[in-house]
Amino acid sequence: MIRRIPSARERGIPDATVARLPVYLRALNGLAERGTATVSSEDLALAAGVNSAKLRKDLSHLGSYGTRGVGYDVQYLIYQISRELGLTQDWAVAIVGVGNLGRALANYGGFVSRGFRVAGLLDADPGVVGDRIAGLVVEHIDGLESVILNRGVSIVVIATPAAAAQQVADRVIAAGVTSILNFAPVVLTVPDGVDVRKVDLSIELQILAFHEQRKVTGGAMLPEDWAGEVG
Amino acid sequence: MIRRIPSARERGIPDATVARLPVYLRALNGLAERGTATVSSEDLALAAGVNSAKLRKDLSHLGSYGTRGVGYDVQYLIYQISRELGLTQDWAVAIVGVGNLGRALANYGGFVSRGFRVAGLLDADPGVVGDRIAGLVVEHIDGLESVILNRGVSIVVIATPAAAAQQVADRVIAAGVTSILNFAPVVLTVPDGVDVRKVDLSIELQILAFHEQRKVTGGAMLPEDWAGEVG
DNA sequence: GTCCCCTTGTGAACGGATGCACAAAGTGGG
DNA sequence: CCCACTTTGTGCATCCGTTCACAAGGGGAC
Repeated sequence: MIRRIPSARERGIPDATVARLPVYLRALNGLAERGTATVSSEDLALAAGVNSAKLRKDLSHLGSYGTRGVGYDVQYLIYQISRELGLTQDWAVAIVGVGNLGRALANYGGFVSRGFRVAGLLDADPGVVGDRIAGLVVEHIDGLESVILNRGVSIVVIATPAAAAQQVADRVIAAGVTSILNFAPVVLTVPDGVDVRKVDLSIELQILAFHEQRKVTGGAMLPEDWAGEVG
Repeated sequence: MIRRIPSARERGIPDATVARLPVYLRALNGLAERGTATVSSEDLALAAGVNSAKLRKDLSHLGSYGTRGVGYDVQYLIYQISRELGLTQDWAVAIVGVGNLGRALANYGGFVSRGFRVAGLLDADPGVVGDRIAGLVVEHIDGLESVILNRGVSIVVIATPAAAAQQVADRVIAAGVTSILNFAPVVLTVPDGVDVRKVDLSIELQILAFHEQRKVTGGAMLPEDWAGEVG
């Protein structure tokens, strides 16, 4: 009886690794542009800003794509990571909420260049509907479901005000979408099987402020803090 | 000899906890707006989208601010978390790069409402310099150092194209800035003691695409993937 | 073919984060 | 005052991710 050894792919790739693959991909693209043919884990790790052992372990989850004594073939590795991330196919994305942020996202070149195609811009404000942004005409939110179904949208970006985000999420999920990128400052409640990633601009600043404050006080406590320590 | 017991604050708060504090803060503000006076860890955890035990452990790092049998006083907890994060003071922020994203950030209300004041907008493009955005006039990048020094800027947001980001980082670090929020799709190289947080819009989409792809294939391998497995 | 050098891939130790389960502690009713 | 009830704060076991260190494997010189 032949028993296949479970491959890394079947056992699943750790989330932490998946989160770093796009970083490696970017570093590899930079190397490719400069004409580099092969790269060692040490050099690639440096370019990606990580530890080389971590890089090797991450890549080992995809398969054994390196050559001992030599390194990794840049083009081949780009292809393998792209395939693993699903970037070899075309993803149709709809952006809901065309305020300042929505506009910025629609114009962001980094999407298109990685297989993400903006297939629709939607907003509830009649003053915005009809505007032409990045080659697309903004449509009314009423058409959300039909845009998703007719254009094969599988990922929705929510860039609405906080108050509208949950309602939009409910609608797109009902229409079959299971991947949401949420920029609205609110915790979305979604059923199992739906992936939500959240980008919160002010949270990042708050985390920076915490560390900055620590630096200013030299990592120790401020005298005023002592008051509350005992009681 | 009096030996003080090291407080949680001195031993340092885990990074994972710090990253969640802003989320709790947002949930608490929501509760406060609806007039809630006290909240249990269970309810707050639900609103923040985390496990209640995790929430309690996180808060225990700040001190013992709850009342057993009752819960947490919403206003008091808001104050304590704000103080811990350093939000009770005013942070001057400069935004470098006033493209689509820079404009969106300048107009983003979530900054101002949390003690972050945009103290300067800078860009290298003469066509943009002089524009009025969110009540501020865009200044030329040449004045970067003087803006930082004269206006007490301690956090810099980089929203420039990738090619310019490292140079901007070098300059602001030389001017004494030690906290950077980087939106440019590039890994910044900075000396020890400088904090960089990175927000990468396309990386988030790529992570979603990975999971979306997995769903479509039912978590198993595609037949075409088998080809590469053996060789 | 053989030897040496280089780099990958991974076993193993370590450290930090998570979640359970419960003792400690405070509230309110009688 | 005492008891029953509620909820916090935390010890502990477990899991996941990181890092070290090295064996395994491939390339090139001679």
